[in-house]
Amino acid sequence: MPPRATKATLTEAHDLSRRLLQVAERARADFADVVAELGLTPVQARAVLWLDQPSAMRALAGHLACDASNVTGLADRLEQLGVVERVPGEDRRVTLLQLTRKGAALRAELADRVAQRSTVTARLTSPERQRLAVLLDKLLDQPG
Amino acid sequence: MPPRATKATLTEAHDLSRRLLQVAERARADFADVVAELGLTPVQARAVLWLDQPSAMRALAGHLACDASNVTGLADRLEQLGVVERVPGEDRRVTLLQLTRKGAALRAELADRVAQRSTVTARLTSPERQRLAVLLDKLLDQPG
DNA sequence: TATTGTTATACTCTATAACTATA
DNA sequence: TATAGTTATAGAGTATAACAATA
Repeated sequence: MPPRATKATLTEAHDLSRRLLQVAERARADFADVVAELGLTPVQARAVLWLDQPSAMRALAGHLACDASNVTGLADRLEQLGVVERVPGEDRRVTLLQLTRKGAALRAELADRVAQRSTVTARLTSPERQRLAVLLDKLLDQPG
Repeated sequence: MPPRATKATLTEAHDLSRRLLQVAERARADFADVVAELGLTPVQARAVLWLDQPSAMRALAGHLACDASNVTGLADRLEQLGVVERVPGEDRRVTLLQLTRKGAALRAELADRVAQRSTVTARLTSPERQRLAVLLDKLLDQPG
């Protein structure tokens, strides 16, 4: 089906938002593809990338912007994969997640691939990336 | 918790992708907020905006990038709300969704609010939007 | 009392498969 | 036989609430 003329005349702002979401969707899909090659889901990959240092499970939940209850299963799975281990914190209520040696190697490989194969790296020159960064920062500034 | 220095040193590309996803998330949230004021979910709003002209349910599914089975419930709900009606197509297998008068008014109001209150409109000047559009188009070009 | 991690549960979103009525 | 819409169902993903251990 060809695009409908009348629907192509949505406002410039609406159209720009749409393209922004499309780009984000592509970036998300690219990320998912890259991390899937290493046997991880996107959330698992985000956790591994975050675990540069040992982190309380609750802090990881904050980083992932999800409820803490979800981290239990995530940690279970990453432990099964041999990528993280649970270690007790000083506060004995707290459990820290810590990368195993295997996990640290995986994290390095992950960071490398994500950086090299992300959409923005592959399709924009360095000055273009800088221009994009300026615009994105403006969009991310606190409202008001 | 302050940001960890070691985690701030992720590569430029990774960081830029992260900001891109953040901006998209804000755009998505803004869209959800605006359409919620009119009593619609994001998917319902996308459907209403698409229904400039009557559309087969299957075509709507294509536009929404979801399975056709999901459109049944969506159409049910929009019919309950009195914004669309099912009308038979020439091909009697096909059901067209058509905005009611109320639906058309809602669509106009929706398009207006989305255009005026989207993140990119509110936070970027016109030349900035143009620059952003150029960069986004580059990111959206066919690979290869 | 308040907090961490856990568990059980429920809700939303989406996809698959089987069904009907048309073609 | 192929397609449009419907229905039932199942799988992610995520949230809430109650609980035990600890502060």
